[in-house]
Amino acid sequence: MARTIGSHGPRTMEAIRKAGLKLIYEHGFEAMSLRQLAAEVGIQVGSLYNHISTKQDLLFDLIRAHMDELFSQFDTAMAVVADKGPEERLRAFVAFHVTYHIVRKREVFIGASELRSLEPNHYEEIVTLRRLYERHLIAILDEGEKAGLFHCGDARVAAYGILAMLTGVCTWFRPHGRLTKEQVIAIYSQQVLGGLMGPRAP
Amino acid sequence: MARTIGSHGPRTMEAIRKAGLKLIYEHGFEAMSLRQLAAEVGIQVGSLYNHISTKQDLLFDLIRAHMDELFSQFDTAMAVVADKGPEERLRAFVAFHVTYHIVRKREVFIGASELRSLEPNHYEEIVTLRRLYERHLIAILDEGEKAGLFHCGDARVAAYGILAMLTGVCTWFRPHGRLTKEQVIAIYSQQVLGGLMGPRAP
Amino acid sequence: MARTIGSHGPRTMEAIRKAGLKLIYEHGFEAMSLRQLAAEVGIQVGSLYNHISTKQDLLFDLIRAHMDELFSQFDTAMAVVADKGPEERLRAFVAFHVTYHIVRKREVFIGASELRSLEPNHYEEIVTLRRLYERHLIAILDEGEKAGLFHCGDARVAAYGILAMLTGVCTWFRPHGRLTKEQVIAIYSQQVLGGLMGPRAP
Amino acid sequence: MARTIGSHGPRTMEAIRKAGLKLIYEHGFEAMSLRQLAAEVGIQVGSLYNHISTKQDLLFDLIRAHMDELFSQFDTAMAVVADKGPEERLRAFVAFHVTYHIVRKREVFIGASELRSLEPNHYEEIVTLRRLYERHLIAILDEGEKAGLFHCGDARVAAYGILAMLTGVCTWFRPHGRLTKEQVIAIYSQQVLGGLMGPRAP
DNA sequence: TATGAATGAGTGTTCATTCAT
DNA sequence: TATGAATGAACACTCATTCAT
Repeated sequence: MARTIGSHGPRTMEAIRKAGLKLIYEHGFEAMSLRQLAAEVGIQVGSLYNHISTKQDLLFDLIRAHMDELFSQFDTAMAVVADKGPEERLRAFVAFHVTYHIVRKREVFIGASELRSLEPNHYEEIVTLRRLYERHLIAILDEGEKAGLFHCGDARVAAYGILAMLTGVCTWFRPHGRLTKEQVIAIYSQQVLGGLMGPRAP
Repeated sequence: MARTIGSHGPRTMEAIRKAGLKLIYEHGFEAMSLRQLAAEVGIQVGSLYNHISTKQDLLFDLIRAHMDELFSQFDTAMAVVADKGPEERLRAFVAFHVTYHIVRKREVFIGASELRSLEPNHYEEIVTLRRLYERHLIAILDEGEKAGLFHCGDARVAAYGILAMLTGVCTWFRPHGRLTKEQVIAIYSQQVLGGLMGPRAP
Repeated sequence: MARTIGSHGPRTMEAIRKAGLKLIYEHGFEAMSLRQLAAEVGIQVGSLYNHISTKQDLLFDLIRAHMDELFSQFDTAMAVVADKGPEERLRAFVAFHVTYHIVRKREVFIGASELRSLEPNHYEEIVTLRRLYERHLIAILDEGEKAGLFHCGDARVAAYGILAMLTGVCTWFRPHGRLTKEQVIAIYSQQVLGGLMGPRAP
Repeated sequence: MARTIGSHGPRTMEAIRKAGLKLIYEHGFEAMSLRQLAAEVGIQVGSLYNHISTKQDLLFDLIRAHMDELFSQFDTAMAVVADKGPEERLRAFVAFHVTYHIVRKREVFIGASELRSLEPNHYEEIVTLRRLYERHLIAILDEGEKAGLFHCGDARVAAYGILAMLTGVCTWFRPHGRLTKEQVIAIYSQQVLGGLMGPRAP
């Protein structure tokens, strides 16, 4: 009949996004049902459709918003080192990427693992944005290479490796765990920088 | 409809496993239906149950077989360098891991991305095996660290990073692409070894 | 979204009736949704209920209004020939019925095809009115028969046949098509009158 | 679980068609739910899909089968008078059409009233067949006109009128009612033939 | 009077699974 | 061992309707 008091408007949409994030992270997009989602939000299934157009669109909306946030925070973080050299900018990149992937671990995980559930148009849009992000790292590596500072072998492959290494933290890092975020950043900075700047293998 | 000639007995089971691998890799376990699978094999849905007990068991079977194969090939590859030092054994590990992840990219991808679709018992069993595999790398790192050869910061975190970096190849490597497998191994060996053996950051 | 200018008050009700007529004619009553209707009118679904009580009542309202209009125009048209003989009155009936079914083709079509979607009470009321209308034709036939002018075989069955023939125009007549309304009336007048007044079959 | 004993194979499909015919006739295609249909047949909803591909296809299948049957019986009935003149062939047409529309009243009613629920492709196919049927009558009228026997005004419009008149019987004829089928045929034959052959109106 | 968010029952359709043949 | 027909629960989504604002 009438609406449940206190559950209205933009607050409902926010609750749907939050619950969607949680359930997709826990069960995967395909395995999450809109019944689960509605129950988590505390409304009826049909009511979801006052806020989303399809299940697919909810997924795209969440991933797209995550990409926007990623770029927004990335720009802020990199602005500080914009006029520094490649080494310092790479350090900043590592610190930013690890931090973001620890703080937004669910968004990040979904943004990678549920890509295949996006329909072609949405898929293309997100993949394009991901490539754009990768290119920022590749650009730093290229610059370092040109300056004789880094030895990448191949900037793109090196970038893929670095991104995979750093992104991995979202699968195992636990806040209040054995290591602090700063320690992880230090370890991976050393590993990445050392790998690029160290002596060449024989 | 008559049965496809030659698709009976153990050959049918093999066809099911092959088709399952393909479809799960392409659509994900949740998104793959047994109707699709039966169609791919060329039999009726009901007939699948002469060969598998449940959809879940098929998934476990595929992942479990992949783990067995991983360990089997791993043992063979590492036996050659069993009496060598940490550096050489790490090189061997990198070469093996990259190679395996290029050759068995579908098994490897499923073995990681569909873990969450496993029932608790099956999940535990596979995760245990994965930890066992990780521990081989950690042991090499530890040994190198003790020998004053590597500077890991933290062997486990370093291992996670290395594994993520190397495992990543299964998502982007294309045979006959821009780089050969050997080039990729060279690049990542340099990156991994350099990251561990290079000069400490200030 | 702001309301469409000029679509408030009684004008809104009129817009709803007009849009309802159009959509029911095009898709059928069951297939038309109130969401479609609201969109066509340019308001939100909930707002419909300031003007109609239920979807069912809207249908009844439209059909009932159509019957009222039919009778009103019928009375006017037949008043002119009230004191003429059966032949002239039958000619007037044919002309009126065809004209009305061309001009009000949507109302007429709905009034016949959506009867079954009416609730029992509403259904009875409309069917009663339809019988009343039929009886006017039957009365003319009866009178002609008694006067030795018509040979119907059975007045009621003849009336059903004539009504079906004439009503049919609403499904195929196109204004500005190959034939004018007057030509159609001439053809069917000839066919109806000839069929009743012609020589008996052997 | 297991199948209900005695309800299998082609018998189920036949039961679905029969129940579908009944329910669509009674409630209309849009208003009939597959749950109703399954209940009428005595199986579960999902089981319907072992026999039909979609609800839409069931409708098309029923209408298409009806058209086939119509043409099949039409050919048989008209073969007898193939070498007769237009008058006798028109009499045969009236007798056949009325008979068929009394005996197959449900199929005929659905075949006309649910056309609009067909998707475009299916709709075109059926409408083409209906036009083909109409053309047989038009051909008879044309021939009679050329022979100076009939005075149609316009053969196509006359045909539409005749078809509407005759088709109407499926909405009101009751077996064992006031009139026999033969009486109805006699009345409408007189009305149709008289309308075409009678003296011209002034 | 219009809106937007809610309800709960309903839609057609798909699913993994079972089992007599 | 393969088939085809069955089950019953589940799916995403739509519906007419209500009502506080």
